[in-house]
Amino acid sequence: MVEATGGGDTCCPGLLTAPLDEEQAVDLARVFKALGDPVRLRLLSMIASKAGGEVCVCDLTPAFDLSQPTISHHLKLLRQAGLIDCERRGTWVYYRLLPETTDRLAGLLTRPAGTPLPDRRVRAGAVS
Amino acid sequence: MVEATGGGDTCCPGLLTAPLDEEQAVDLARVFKALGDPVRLRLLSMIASKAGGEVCVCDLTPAFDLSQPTISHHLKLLRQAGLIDCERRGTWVYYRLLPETTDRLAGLLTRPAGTPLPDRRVRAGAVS
DNA sequence: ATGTTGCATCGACGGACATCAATACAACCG
DNA sequence: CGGTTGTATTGATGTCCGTCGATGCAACAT
Repeated sequence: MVEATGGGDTCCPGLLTAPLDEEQAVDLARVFKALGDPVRLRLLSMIASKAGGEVCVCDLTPAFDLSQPTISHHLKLLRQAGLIDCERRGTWVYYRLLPETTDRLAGLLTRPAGTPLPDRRVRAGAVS
Repeated sequence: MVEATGGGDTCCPGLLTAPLDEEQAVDLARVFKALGDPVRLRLLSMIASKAGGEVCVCDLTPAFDLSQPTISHHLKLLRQAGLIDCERRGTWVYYRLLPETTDRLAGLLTRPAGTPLPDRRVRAGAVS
């Protein structure tokens, strides 16, 4: 499940151009929350940067000082967020990136070309 | 503290092209964690999408069913993540987006142009 | 069948986090 | 000066989350 709001799409408007309504915010927060952990970020980058597009769990687990159940738990969260998918092949399970989701995030964080850098006027009141 | 990118830079390599080392992961996770809450996402989008580039706290608070200290707390987390900045002008405090940070995130999530969509072939067991 | 290996789920525990009421601080106004 | 309004901080509380050991399930091997 998770699958962006059935029909809400939220394709382009962008996080930075119009206020999010609460439903969109809840949905998006789930994905960002999945990225809000160092272990999951490293897992994602290991999966995404792998040449063949796939990584076996048995190659991921030994890269961390964590128990196997913990890694499995993090992979589950990344999968539930729609960031990765997995496929069992014989004894082994292979994970791969779902680029549509990272593409969507990148789009949401990219401001439309025209947006001017906010006048950057005084930096005076820098709160210590 | 926190102070986005103390000295770690992590400028370009991209989350999806090479495995993150742990220090980079910890640093990045702090930012994504700040985005991993619906209230903070809505606050950020309200601030970022505001015409003048600035929003007064007094315009943000009434948009939520939350206490004023709670909103203030969320704004503090967004600021510590380097996503927004604030400036006091008279009685009021104005928040504005720090676009460098969202730009950095968008860049990290954007795959280098050449990256082929992982052959998407069959969704079944199809394997060599 | 029995054993073995790879991965997922379960139950528990400690620390982190979102929230609030109360309070403190800052700037204005009489 | 004291009073009022806007915002931040403090302290407490309930819930969520990361982690583990133990266990379960799937796919091979013998």
